[in-house]
Amino acid sequence: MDVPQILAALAEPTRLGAMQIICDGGEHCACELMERLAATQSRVSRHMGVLKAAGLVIDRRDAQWVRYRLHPDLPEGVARILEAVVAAVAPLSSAPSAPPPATGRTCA
Amino acid sequence: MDVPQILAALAEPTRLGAMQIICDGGEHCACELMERLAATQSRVSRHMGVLKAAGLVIDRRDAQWVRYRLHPDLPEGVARILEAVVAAVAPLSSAPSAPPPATGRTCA
DNA sequence: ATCTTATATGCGTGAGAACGCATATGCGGA
DNA sequence: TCCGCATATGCGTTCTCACGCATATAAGAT
Repeated sequence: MDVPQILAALAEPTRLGAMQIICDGGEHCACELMERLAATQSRVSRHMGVLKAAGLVIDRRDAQWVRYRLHPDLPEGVARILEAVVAAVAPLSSAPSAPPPATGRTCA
Repeated sequence: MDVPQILAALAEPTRLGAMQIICDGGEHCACELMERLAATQSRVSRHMGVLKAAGLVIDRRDAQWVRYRLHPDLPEGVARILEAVVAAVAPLSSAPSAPPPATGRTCA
């Protein structure tokens, strides 16, 4: 459990946004994250790689796409950090910029 | 309350160490931090500047030295993050490398 | 087999972080 | 006033990070 690494992973705005999305407990494919974070494919892919390296998320290949979700067994301490961080940010972005309006996309 | 800035401030090992020390609630002068963190004067000064800029600590000039302490009124969310982070790190460094053996220094 | 969609990655670039060294500033004491 | 200790800061250097672009890989559909 490398705390500095975890904090560094969470310190980047796009990654923090990704964690907010992912902390709903569900699975989210990269394309969904691209839309909701307004980030390019390359950016999302690399950022998710950092979060994965930090042990915060895991990914699962599902056909042509990759679904990310919270790491199933986060160490106690990490889970607490994550909760605190997401809680601290959430109130600010209470109105999601892109609330899946018609997410009847391909990967949903 | 800039969460990414706060996380970035905490993500650096030396600064994280400083916050662990400072989270005891007391005041700590730069020279004490230098010893306990095994860091040069320049390094400590700058790192504390970053923590101050992030709103985590405040400083107070006391004669020739400067005493740092936790920011007296941290926003709820920030306080929670800090608690979680310090708690997550503490168990690892339960045995402080330099437990003020004979801290009968000049600034104590 | 080929094409298309989704995702990962090599490469080069620009920006920012951290550091050491030297120097400036603040403050008490002689 | 001059000196010494504690702390801050300018400067140049090195290292890392985030990014875009182009390309590689994976998997389904035709």
